[in-house]
Amino acid sequence: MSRVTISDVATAAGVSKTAVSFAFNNPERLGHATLERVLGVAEDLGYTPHPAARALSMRRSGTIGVLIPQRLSTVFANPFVSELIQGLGEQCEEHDLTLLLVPPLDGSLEGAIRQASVDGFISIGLSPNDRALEVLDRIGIPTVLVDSDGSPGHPAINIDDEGGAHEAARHLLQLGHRQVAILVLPPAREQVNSTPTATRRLAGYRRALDGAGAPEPVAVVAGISVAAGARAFESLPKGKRRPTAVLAMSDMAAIGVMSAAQASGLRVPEDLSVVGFDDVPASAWTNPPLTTVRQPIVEKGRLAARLLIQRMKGATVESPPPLSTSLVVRKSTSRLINSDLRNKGR
Amino acid sequence: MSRVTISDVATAAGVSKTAVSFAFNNPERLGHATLERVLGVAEDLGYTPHPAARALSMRRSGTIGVLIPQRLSTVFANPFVSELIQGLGEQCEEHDLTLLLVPPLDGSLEGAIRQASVDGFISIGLSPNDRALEVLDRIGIPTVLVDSDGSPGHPAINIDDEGGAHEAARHLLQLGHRQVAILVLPPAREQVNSTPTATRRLAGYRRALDGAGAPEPVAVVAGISVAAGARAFESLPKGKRRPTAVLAMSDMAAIGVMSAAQASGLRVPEDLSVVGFDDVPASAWTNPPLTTVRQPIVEKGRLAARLLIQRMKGATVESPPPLSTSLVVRKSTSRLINSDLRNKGR
DNA sequence: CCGCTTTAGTAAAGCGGTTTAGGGGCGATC
DNA sequence: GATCGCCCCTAAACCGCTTTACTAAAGCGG
Repeated sequence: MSRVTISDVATAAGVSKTAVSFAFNNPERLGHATLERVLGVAEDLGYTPHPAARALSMRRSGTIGVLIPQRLSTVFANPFVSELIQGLGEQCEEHDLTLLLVPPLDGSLEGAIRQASVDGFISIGLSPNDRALEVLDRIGIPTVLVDSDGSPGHPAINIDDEGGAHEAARHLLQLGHRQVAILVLPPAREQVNSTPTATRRLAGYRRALDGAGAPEPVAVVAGISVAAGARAFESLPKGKRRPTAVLAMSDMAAIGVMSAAQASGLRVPEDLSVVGFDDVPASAWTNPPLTTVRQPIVEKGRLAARLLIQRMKGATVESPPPLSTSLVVRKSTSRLINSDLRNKGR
Repeated sequence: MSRVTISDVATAAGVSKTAVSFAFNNPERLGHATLERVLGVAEDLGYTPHPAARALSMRRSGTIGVLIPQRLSTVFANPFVSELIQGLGEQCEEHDLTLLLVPPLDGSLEGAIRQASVDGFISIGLSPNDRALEVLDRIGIPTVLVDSDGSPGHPAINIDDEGGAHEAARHLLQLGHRQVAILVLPPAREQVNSTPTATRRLAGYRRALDGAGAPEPVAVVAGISVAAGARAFESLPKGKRRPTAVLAMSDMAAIGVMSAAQASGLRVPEDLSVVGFDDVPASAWTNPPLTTVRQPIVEKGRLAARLLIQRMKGATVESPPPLSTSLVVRKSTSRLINSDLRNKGR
């Protein structure tokens, strides 16, 4: 009762394996009568070509891999990936491709890469000196990087992280904030120090804050989860050096900060302004709705997939210019109410 | 400059292909000296076994497929899947498996199933008479159903939809609501009328509402997206028959209803109570925080994967009892303030 | 009726691995 | 000194499909 193979169909229909193969992949090479017969027999027997055999023979598997830098449970806690997959998926469906999620197996992303039977890879947030990249071009699978630094061999899709971050920080400055805390993105993988994305955003924040009469901002590393954001809030300085605003690099972390702040009795934005990064859909429904830097995530996925598919067809493609970001001002930021001044006024 | 194959390594190391294969899969069958040498040469040449060839030969691909009933862009708009994947992923990583997302290709889920080189399938929300199921057991790939009706051949993971729904409806009744609208889940796939899940939840709502002195509830089909929820709100009866509460079958739809209601000047929960279903993380941060029926989504994924892996090992497994749900009362529901009574009081 | 092009179908060689059955060498056993 | 067993290693079959020749028959103009 094992699987029906092409030979079974061939003998049942009284033709060669070749004929059966042609019936499916090259129907015009068969006479009308035999074509019908073969297809009929195949249907009756419930024949389905074995995907692995097909992939081996055709040198193409019809799937593209998504390199997930961390455990699925941590990465999928951030709606960012969901959005990205929506973009990737749209293109995949259009080109009859399926999507393979490739997280580190047994702690090793390299190992997982080798195992994966794919025609191309999309990597998320890989740092440019990650060893996984070596493996990738050693086995010569076309790859498109998302949120990394591009290299000659690998086109990269990026957004204007620096600009977006700069705009966010300036927004806070304009509202009068000077005591600002930065929630830094954690490294995508254990080995590296920090993602290119985090580096660029930090640079953007700094460029705005430096020389704006603001004291050196406190920087706290926070994961991209709500819980991590909440923990980060707890570790913020209290008392005199308490920040009046926080820049979060991820909406999830920002939401965590808001929750924790509110739980501790602070009001957002009156006592603490919070700005996120990404503009995931949930940011619009939070309480208060989150001020954040919008990036076109779905579009990013779409673009990445499109480029990868081109590469898979043999084209050489360049990294496109960074996608632009925009500040979405909602209700989680407000003008600083200087409590010191108010106190003096009494 | 094509790929390095096992033969390349074999000749370079002066051994047979078998020896190279053993070096990787059966190292104890080789002498220490040759083992080292082969491994060394392989490393130098950058050899990586071809996954498809391996899969063909070993009859196992090391990946499990997730059958997505609709386009990725619509399915991944609901955090439910993200949560589910977290659960699936945890088990996959533990067993060195990768996860293949299989949406309908060219409109056909059956076709996509055939293409997929996987060792097992997890299906989401398939109705028991879906043609995809036939294909599945014709090619004899072990499958575990999530949110479907189980059948002898296919174990199914479910929650107590009926009970959860009943509890939600009773909650509204206890708060005094009688004019209740139900947002019905749309069918998972075009062909079928409605998912088993939707049917069971509806039954739960009905059992509570029937004979509770409530008029026949209005039922509106709403997608699982926020936008669909908003649209559903618009199509609710106005005026005298305006519902004072809505039961949503999905948190996303519930959030859509809240937004739309608030946008139209209604207050939640004072003017309209809303209850969701699922308790996705975002429900806790909405404004107001959403009252909803909690189901253990991550656990569901974990369990499904665990069962599937057992099946893949040859064990026959039964459908486990439905996972239990619980009502999480937050701030989107409140006691009915009967405006008619209030008017009379004047 | 003959040579030439199409047409319809096939045999066999891959694709790149794994695995079974077995062979050569060599020290230990009797 | 023949025999046995053990340790290493290999030849060859196989996994299930695609594809490149190639052949036999049919069609066709002259």
